[in-house]
This record gives sequence, structure tokens and C-alpha cells, in this order.
Amino acid sequence: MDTVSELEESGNLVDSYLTRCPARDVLAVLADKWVLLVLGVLRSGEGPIRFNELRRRMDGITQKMLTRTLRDLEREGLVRRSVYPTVPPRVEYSLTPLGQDLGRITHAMGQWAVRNADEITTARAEFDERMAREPEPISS
Amino acid sequence: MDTVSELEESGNLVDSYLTRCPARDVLAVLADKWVLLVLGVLRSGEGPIRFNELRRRMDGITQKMLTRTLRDLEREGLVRRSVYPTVPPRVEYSLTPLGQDLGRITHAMGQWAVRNADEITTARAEFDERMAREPEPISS
DNA sequence: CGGGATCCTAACCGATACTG
DNA sequence: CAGTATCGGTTAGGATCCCG
Repeated sequence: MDTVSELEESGNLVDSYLTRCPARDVLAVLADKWVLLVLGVLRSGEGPIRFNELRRRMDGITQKMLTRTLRDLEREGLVRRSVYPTVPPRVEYSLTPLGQDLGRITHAMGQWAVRNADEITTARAEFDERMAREPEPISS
Repeated sequence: MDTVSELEESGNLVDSYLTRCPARDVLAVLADKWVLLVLGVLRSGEGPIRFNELRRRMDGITQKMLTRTLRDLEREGLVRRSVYPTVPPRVEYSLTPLGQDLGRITHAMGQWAVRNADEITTARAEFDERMAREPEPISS
């Protein structure tokens, strides 16, 4: 019962995350573009991924942000960090079962973004052009 | 076959939103706690919702952020804004079909956060305590 | 009622340099 | 390789006042 479509049925809990509560705090942590991307990369591979490999797979992230994001995810129990004290050092990251569970949902979001990117880009352009023509909202 | 290049050459599906692209830009917009919450509130109701009603349903958001978030979502074609030039003014917000589609996924994220909030809170506490006891990472 | 316009502060985050 | 530490610019966003 982990799929999005099945989860969608459980509307009984009636959005209890909309008010200030621990669940909403969790949601606030997930609402981060780097978090979404890191989860995406980690779940896309077959096994653990090393730090710089991870970084190479994510165009645009700085070392600082990747470190911080991984640390946060590890703290939340979504990512496991394995250190092998060799030289040079070797640190591998992978998703915990909890992280894999969440990864299914974030991956669905990513796929949704891919599918609808064009439509959204178009909508954005139309909106901007409407605003350019009608500086003040006209009441029809 | 451990390397990325080999994985890519083998024709494995690579999440196309992980690299810089329009889809990733879309994802970055969705990666916002207010966006997630607004979508959650809009889809929870049965019909259009007025501005202050929306605000009341979301504990903690300021008028400024709600206005900006709604404007962004309208720009992306996810939210429809209907103005009735009565006095006092009446402005109603609702999800477009595209917004409803996305709302199913974000709602799944919200529900996931509700289900796993306790586990994450616990993991967080354990992590913090481990860091307090082991200031330097121990290789074991 | 549904915002817009300002001011102002905390935080974010990139860039850079250093380390085991 | 996989980070930590620090500086500094930019911004997010809260608080407040105002308006049609």
C-alpha cells in the first residue's frame, strides 16, 4: 500500500498536516529542491553512491549544499552514510527503507514535472504577457 | 558494471529531471512548503476558497507569502483566480485540472509526512544524541 | 476584503581556503 | 576524497502601514 494512487484514497486523515504540527515540520524539510534531487539520484542507482559521484550526477549543486543536504537527510533517517577508513577516504550514501519509501513519491513528483514542463512553461509565458498588457486587473 | 557511464551506456533510464532542464526548474518551484500547503488546502475543500478563508486554514502563513504563493501558482497554470467586483471584493481560488493532478502527488507527500512524523522525530533525536556523544566520526 | 508597498532582519548560499 | 571553516553578498520573508 505504498503507491500514490492508493495513498490518495486515504482522505480520511483529512489533511492533518495543514496545521502546525510535527508532520508539517517534516513536510517543510522535504520542500527543498536539493532534497528532492538527492533522493532522486540515490534511488536511481543500483547501490550506494560516493560523494563526488553524487555531486557529478547533480548538475549545479555546490559541495557545501550537498554536504548539508545529505547530513539533514541522514539526520531524518532517510539516508545512510557509510564510511570506509581507507586512503583515500571512501564515503558511500544510500537510502534507508524509509528513504526508499519517500523516494517513490518524490520520484512521482519528478516525473510529473517532466511530463508537464512544457505546459507550465507555456502557461508562464501567457501569464506574463497578460500581465504586460493588463497592468491593472480588469473586472469583466 | 559499477560506473555511471556504464549504466548510461547500458540504456538504463536516467531520471531526466536530475540535470539542469525546464523540468527541474518546475520541480524547484514545487519544492516550497507554502506551495505544498496551499495545494493541500485548495484540494481539501469542495469548491473555490476565498483568500482569507484560505489563510485561516493555514496556520502560520502571512498575507504576503500567501499572496505571492497564489500568484506563482496562478502563473504556472496550477491555480485559477476568480475576481468578483462586488463590495466588499470577493476573490476565489481553485485548482485547475493541472493543479488537481499535481495535488494528488503533493497530498501523497503530506500523508507520508503524517504517517512517518514520529519515526522521523525519533531518528532526529537519536542522530543529535549520537553527535553529542561522538563529536568526531568514529570509523568502525 | 484582498491585497500593495516598505522596512528590516535572519537565513541562505556561493566562493574560497584549508585539512586528515 | 570528502569534507570543515569562514567571509560576505543576496534574498526570503515577517512586521507593519496603507488603500480601493
